[in-house]
Amino acid sequence: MSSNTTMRTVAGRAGARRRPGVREKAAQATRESLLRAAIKVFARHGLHGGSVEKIARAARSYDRMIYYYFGSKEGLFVAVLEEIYRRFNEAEARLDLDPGRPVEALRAVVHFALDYYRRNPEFVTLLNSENLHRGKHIGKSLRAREYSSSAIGVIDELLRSGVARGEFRPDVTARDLYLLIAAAGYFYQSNRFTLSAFLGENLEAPEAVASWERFVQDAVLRTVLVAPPPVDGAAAT
Amino acid sequence: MSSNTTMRTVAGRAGARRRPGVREKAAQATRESLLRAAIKVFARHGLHGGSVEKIARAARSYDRMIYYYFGSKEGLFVAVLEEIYRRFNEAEARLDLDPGRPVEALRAVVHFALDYYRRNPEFVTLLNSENLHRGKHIGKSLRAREYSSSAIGVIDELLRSGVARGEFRPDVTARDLYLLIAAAGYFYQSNRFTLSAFLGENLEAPEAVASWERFVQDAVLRTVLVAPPPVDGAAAT
Amino acid sequence: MSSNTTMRTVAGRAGARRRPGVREKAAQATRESLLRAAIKVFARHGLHGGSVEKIARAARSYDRMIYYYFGSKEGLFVAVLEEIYRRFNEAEARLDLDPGRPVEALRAVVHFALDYYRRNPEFVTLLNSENLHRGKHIGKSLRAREYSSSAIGVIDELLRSGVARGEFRPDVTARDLYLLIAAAGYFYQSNRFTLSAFLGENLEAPEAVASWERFVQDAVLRTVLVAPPPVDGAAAT
Amino acid sequence: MSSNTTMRTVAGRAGARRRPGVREKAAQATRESLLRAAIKVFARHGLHGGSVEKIARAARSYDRMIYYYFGSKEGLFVAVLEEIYRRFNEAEARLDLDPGRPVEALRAVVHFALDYYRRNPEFVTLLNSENLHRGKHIGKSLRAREYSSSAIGVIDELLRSGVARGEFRPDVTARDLYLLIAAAGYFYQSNRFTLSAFLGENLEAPEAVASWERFVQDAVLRTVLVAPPPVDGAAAT
DNA sequence: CATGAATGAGCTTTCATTCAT
DNA sequence: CATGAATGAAAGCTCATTCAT
Repeated sequence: MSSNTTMRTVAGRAGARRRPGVREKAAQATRESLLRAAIKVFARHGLHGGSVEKIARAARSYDRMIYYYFGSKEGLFVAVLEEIYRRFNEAEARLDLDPGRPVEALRAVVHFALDYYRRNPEFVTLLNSENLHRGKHIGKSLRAREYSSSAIGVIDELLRSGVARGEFRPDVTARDLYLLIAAAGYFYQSNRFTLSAFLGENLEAPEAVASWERFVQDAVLRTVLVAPPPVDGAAAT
Repeated sequence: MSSNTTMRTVAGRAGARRRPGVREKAAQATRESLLRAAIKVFARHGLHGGSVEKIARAARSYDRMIYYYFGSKEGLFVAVLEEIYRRFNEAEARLDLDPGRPVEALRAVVHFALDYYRRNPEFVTLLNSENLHRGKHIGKSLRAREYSSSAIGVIDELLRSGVARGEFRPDVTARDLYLLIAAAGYFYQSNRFTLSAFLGENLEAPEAVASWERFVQDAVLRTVLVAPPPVDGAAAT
Repeated sequence: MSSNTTMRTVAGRAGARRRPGVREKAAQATRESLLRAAIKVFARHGLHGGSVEKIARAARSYDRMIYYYFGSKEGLFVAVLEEIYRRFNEAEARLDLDPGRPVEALRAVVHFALDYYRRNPEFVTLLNSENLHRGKHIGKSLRAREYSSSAIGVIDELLRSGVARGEFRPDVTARDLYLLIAAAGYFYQSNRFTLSAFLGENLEAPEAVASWERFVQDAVLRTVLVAPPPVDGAAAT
Repeated sequence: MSSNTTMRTVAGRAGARRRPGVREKAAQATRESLLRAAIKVFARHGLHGGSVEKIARAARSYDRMIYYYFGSKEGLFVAVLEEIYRRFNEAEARLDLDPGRPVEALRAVVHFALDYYRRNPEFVTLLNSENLHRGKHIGKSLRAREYSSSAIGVIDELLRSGVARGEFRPDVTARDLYLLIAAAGYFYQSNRFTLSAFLGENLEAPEAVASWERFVQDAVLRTVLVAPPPVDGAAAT
């Protein structure tokens, strides 16, 4: 991103109170369709593999517009990361948990995580791309760091509630539990192709997905419960 | 990989009784240094980002030699995957566990996995590249699929031993436990850059690494133990 | 020609009422000079031997522009074929024959054919290249096939006229006669180098050219005339 | 062809009286299979398009052998030209004509020419390649020029015979007639792909081939006969 | 705002050829 | 005699980016 490149946000002056005109709406649309196309293309082909031309064509626009709105290919990638983090945060924020029933709430968190990764595979591949680049784009984005997951806070609340009720162990941190859940969901999704070859079974089959979710829920609960359920029938409940 | 490209293996006539001559040794060396360089370059820049010229230069050889020995860039990538799987398998095979002490053995398995991913970051990024490409290169490699992890077998043995002793639950499969361990280690390593930005802490710090390993070991054990240790001091044992 | 390559025709929106601006004229010029250069280079070196860089340099442009305007080297070659067919058709269309004097008209057709091949050697070598490739580019071009020679129609008209006058035999088809004339002109031009070595004489010498034309005219006429001229002096008339 | 390259003929010392040993026979075989492969590959892909590797592979030999036996790619191409001229000459020499029946003999010559080109398409494409290169390889070959067609001499004999019998016109030269016949056969074969697209009919169909041969025979005869047959039924006889 | 044209560096791959046993 | 290894130039093509309306 050369520093002498002009980069527009759609609204011109940010925070202006004027209502958007027709042209601005069209511009908004162009910008958004480029962003949406970029998410798809970068997700499928990576940062290097996704060319600006591919993206522009997928958005039915022109290469030039990418430079107009995002300054550079890298700028576009940063915007893509911000957008997927924003979406993830938004989805997390919609999670409505009952701290009064911490066990059920934890199961719901696990379900949410696994489900989100599975339904949003681009989230996973885009983060992989960013990690391949050692987080250098995220580092540049002020906005992205704002999106620090609310989930850890939520889990923390659940853990405290469970501890208060004498059901959960006090020696488990929300951070660790969050990482374990994220790992279980992310890895399963991200590595499904090599794992499928490796294990000789299709991890995308619905039963495989459901079975994995149950296992992760149980593992998470056993990790935090003071008194895990006895063996008989316990695993599936 | 076009089918009309000649691709050499180094040895010429296989199984010939002649001792390798000077040139054959040099050829071995060329091939191996290309492969080693490819592992590094592909791991750092991905399949698209890693150019054949970069690889050739890193190996102090020539682009042409990549085509001579591996047929194409893709052929080289397949060879790279085969090699890292081979290495992983070899390392796994060196794991010497005592099935008579299943708890300690499981801790060792967790330690091995986390440690291997941490010390071999190229393994992780290369698999990510392959998954970005939906496993299409692994699919082409007969050899790679032979390397189905022996670890699952090992874990299965440990689980049976633990169950026989009445210590482990019978309702946990080796496959699920293997995936959980792999996920915990892989995700932590693979996503350390975005996670560090996200969590605001450096996951590569030795204490962080050690703490994560302990947590994973405990989570794994609590998942399988019939009677998990009581809360006091349990986490650290 | 990969289908996901964007290929521009120069005019942008076709049929727009705007007058072409400066840049559009320059673009026209770029495209045309590339095409002209390609005709020369492909004609001299063949499809394989004529490199895109040679062409770009000859046109004082850049390789990239060939892909911009023609999509690929093959696309450029198709455009070249279309262009030379177009030119040939145009020249044929300028032939102004008097069906009332079929003998003279046939002589004129022979003259035209032999003359055209001789003055446009690139037409001949380019068609040879295309035939080496088994007509696969012509097959792709809708436009090229439209240029089905008007000459056959013209010859047909002459033949009918001659037959009506009782001068020409009715058992000669325009197609066969056309092929004979084309063959005589094409072969003489196309194979002049090997023939010269073979015959030990220079076929490009003006007298050789003139003598050949006279012979072909006579042969053609004797093929169609009911009553060929008697021997004395016949050859030269 | 660099002048400091050693180039072997198979027999070692030329004209040696020794009988060929086992090794020499093997060498002979290698050389011949390279030559045969080169004829095929050059014929199909042209001089530029036919790579030494393709040829070596087609001959189940190695690139290096081409340099060993022929000095260079160009040297191989010269050898190819010599070989196809030799074959053509040999075939011509087998033509056994009866000068006492000049009309039938001329028909036989036409049949031979058209048939040879049709059955030996590589002869045609190779000569086209050589003409694309302006005859520069033929010029280098002493041997090739020895093969000056015997056909012209044969035709000359037939013409004289016909003239002596009062059947043929005395004002037609063997050279011109030879060129006309060659042109008719060569052009039909060489340009069959573009002509097929152009005429919208398949020139390789047996009836098309037969019909063309009859037409050429008739045209040739009418060109030389003092009194061509009358129209009725004449064309097909 | 949008768009066609231009640019030069870099990509993967193939080429003819030579070296060393 | 035959063959595996090496080499550097050049091929076709794609890239991110900038220019000029």
